[in-house]
Amino acid sequence: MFQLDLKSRKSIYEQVIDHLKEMIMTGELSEGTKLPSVRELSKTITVNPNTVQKAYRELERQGYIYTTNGVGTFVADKGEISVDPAELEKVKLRLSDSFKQLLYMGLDFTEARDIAMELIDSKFSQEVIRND
Amino acid sequence: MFQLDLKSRKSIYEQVIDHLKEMIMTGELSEGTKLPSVRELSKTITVNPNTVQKAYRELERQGYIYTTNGVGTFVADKGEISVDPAELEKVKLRLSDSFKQLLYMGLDFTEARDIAMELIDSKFSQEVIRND
DNA sequence: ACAGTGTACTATCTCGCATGGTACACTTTT
DNA sequence: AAAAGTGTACCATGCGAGATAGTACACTGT
Repeated sequence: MFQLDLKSRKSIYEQVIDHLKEMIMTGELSEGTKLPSVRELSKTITVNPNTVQKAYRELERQGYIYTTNGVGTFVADKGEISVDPAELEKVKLRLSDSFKQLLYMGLDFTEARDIAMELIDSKFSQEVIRND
Repeated sequence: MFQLDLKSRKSIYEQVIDHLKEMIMTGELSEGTKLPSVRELSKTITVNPNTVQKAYRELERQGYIYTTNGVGTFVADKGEISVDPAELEKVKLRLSDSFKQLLYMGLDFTEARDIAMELIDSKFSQEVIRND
């Protein structure tokens, strides 16, 4: 399904969240699709079921997936996704912080800005294959 | 000197590094300035001396400061700062990742791009008061 | 000599994360 | 009715990074 990076600073359950979120938003997992069960996914990526469950719980909280007891977990309607304002602020802070680090590394403003712009534009239509 | 955020995910020594790096690059701490001693800084921000030392060691490794045994630690010449290519890649990855998270939050590409651009440009001449 | 400095090392504590294991309620399939 | 598969909820344990506490040593300036 996807690959984990055990050497990453990100915890496993966060990586699972990010991967699934990406697959959902790019349409690789479309609305209504049944996700692998907690136990199944835990086997295929060889982590503990609890870790997968933690990821699923958070994804459900954010509206990316929904759960029917005894049946399974499914990809939600994208309209259900709640843009948590607090979460948005955090991401903005992280982005701002990364850019500052570019500056404080010795790059001057235009260099840093060009690098950032290129990174951003390279994401265009590469990732955003949204089927609204 | 500066304020720590104990609730941050960033470890303390990383926060110290970031703060000092910022103060150096903005010129708030100018070349040759003597930094507080390990013990002194550890007192003013109420952390362990070891933690401060860890930060200083890393800053020295990256060329932001230099040390004279028995004397103290000083802000280095900005020309000494080495742009570690591996480090640069990491920062680029983080920046790219943050932007992706904006996209996967439900924002469409132009929205996300505008937000990012604004964040970046707001850093202009606000942070970059470099005296080269 | 003395105070201040960087440096090194070890031991201990804490916390988040991941794991291992068990249990229960529910739904679908047989 | 039974079995298999599902989500969910615990709890105990282990692990590792980070932070702390404490000690010690070598160096420099006064």
